[in-house]
Amino acid sequence: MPHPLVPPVLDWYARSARDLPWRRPGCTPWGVLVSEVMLQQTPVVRVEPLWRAWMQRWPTPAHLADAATSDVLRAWDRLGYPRRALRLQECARAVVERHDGELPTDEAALLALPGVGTYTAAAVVAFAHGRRSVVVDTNVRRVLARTLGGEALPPPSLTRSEMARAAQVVPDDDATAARWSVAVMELGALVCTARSPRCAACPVDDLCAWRAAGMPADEHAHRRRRQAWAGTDRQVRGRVMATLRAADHPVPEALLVDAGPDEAQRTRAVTGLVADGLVVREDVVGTVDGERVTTAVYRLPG
DNA sequence: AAAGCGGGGTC
DNA sequence: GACCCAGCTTT
Repeated sequence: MPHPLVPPVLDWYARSARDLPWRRPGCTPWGVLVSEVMLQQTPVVRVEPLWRAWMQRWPTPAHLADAATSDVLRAWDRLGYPRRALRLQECARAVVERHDGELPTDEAALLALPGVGTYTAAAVVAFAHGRRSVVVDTNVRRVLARTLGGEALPPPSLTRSEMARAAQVVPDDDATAARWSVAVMELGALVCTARSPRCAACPVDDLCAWRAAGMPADEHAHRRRRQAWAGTDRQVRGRVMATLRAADHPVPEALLVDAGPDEAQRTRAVTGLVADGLVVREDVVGTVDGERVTTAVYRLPG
């Protein structure tokens, strides 16, 4: 017997699923992995066009492994969290070296790849290989917190009990399990949304514990605090990266002033980027008024 | 368990 | 202006 949520959600998905390129039959397992990495904290609408161009340019792990890292970072453009692009190229190289260029099907082997965590490994098992796994992303957490937990939103960080609850709902056979995983995620993305859920369009509104309880407010609200954006180190890092992506020559330190007015903050940002491998610093020896001086220039790696 | 890490759209 | 988005890695 499947869990009561499963049949109506599968039926809803058959009617309502978006036509996304990484869900098409011809998409390779590597294409699925690339989509999953790009979708880590980045919405579908921003990923889709970039994914198409990316897969056109680097269709296989071998292609990406051989690319210049500077090209990879430029192609990543403003998708955000550029370290993901670095990890993705490292992942491609690991697939070439460890797995003869073919993405493994084993979840533990996937988890061992750079940039692949619990969610992404499970997602590739289900969406690329059609096998049973426990896929728990922010959408699944929210749907299960509401329908089964009776709460507005899940706790701030993923708990063991959430994983256990999710595992209980996943159907036993591979094909149905894979279908369930994509379907419940889609339900969270399109209907059971964080801000204003469309319960009128929900296939399991009659089974929803949160709805039955009168849709009480979020109990964890006081513990959710996000880092602000304006004026942060992250913003300055982003601007430095934007400057270097746009430059076709190494950029002198003085030109990075555009990234922000606070010198200490700029230094922090650039130092961090160099430590992360996203930026390379070079010392250039020149002559000013007959004196030898050393100045720093910055560029993208590779 | 918590903090750091982009960037853009939406309410 | 706050919140949210198919999370991962490091401490």
